[in-house]
Amino acid sequence: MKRSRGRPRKFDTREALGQALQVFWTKGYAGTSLDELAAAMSMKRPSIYNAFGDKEALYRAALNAFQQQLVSGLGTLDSADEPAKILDRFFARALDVYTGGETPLGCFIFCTAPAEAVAHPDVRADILEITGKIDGTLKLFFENARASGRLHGACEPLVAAQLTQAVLHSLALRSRAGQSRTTLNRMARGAVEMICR
Amino acid sequence: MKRSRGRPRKFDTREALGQALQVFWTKGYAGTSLDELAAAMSMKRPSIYNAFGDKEALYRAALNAFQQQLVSGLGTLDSADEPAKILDRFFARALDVYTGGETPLGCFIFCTAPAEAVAHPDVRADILEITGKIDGTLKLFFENARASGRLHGACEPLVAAQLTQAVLHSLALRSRAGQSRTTLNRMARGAVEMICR
DNA sequence: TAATTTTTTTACTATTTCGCATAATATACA
DNA sequence: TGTATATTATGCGAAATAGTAAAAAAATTA
Repeated sequence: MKRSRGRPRKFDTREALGQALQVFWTKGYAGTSLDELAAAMSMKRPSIYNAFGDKEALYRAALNAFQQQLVSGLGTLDSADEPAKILDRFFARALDVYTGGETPLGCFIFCTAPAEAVAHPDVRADILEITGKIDGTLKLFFENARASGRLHGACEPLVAAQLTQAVLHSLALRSRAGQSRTTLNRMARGAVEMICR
Repeated sequence: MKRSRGRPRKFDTREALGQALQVFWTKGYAGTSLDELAAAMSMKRPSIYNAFGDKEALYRAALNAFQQQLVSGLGTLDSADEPAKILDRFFARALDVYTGGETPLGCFIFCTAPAEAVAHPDVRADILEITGKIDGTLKLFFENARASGRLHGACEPLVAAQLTQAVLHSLALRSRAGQSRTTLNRMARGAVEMICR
């Protein structure tokens, strides 16, 4: 990649986006001002506009970054392991993200985006797309698990997928509400038990 | 109730609170200004401060009102019916609330409060208390169902309760994201099937 | 070196927002 | 009738906020 023509940027796009994400994650979209973002990103406001567009575009870019990072972080679902083991890992990794910081922030997407979904149709569409994608991925996982005989035939893949994501949603909210990691671990464990039983 | 001394209020407290709730429900806490609230409540801002306190107190009052209204609206869980039937009703009523308006708003609590939970510890505590109360109510329901032989013994009450609330959380988010009522109905149906099987 | 391009930086405008001070109004009570 | 009380209504001022215009800076290219 050749260096472009004009004055070079003094910020790294990915890093700046990550810093913006952190602020949005803590304070929500509407609760965050551009000045706070500028401070966290070490950028002046005009540079933010130039690089990312307006506040909503920046927020949606953060949503997208988080989703990608989460998808890759949740680990592969298509190993030959027991389904219950795979789901245990899945939830454990999610909880790592949700309760990782000094104060647990829950899920950036499911805890901050819904509040904006009505006022910002594009954000609503983003949520819809992400939940659809997760449903699809999980459904495929359950179909494969059933086809390979690791899961009994009565377990309807779509329902199991939706139920699994429901647990994810609940962990997202509960961790932000401050429930302890051990409580959440137990809940995840029990849910996997019920889904795969 | 004796009429108090000074100039009478020209607003009904419950009604005004309901109108504030509607705005918060649509735009979220941080996305709502006191001027918008004042317009919706047909009150001047000083009257709001006088009657409800500051913005956060008003929001928390709305949270409480919604929770009470929801609890009473979700219907009694202690009939002698089949557990599956009772849960079907439970989710159907929740979806009535979540998708009821002209545009589906999802759950006021679970879709707007989490975004504020970090910046406003009292709101976080409110969420924690509400989810705890719902867990407790549902756990009692499953214990009773099991004790009366309407549910098989392998169904752990606490896990079933948490899983049921997880479905509630998911319906809350999904309805606000715009998933169709029939999709949500099917999901609820499948979930009840899996929990009570 | 000069021209071009892109970004940074500074500064500005218009609007929104909050909180408060003050005046006006409507009731109960003595 | 007059006083006390609680609310409504008006308006001000300071701060925050979003977005933009214009100048300055740092690089490439001719």
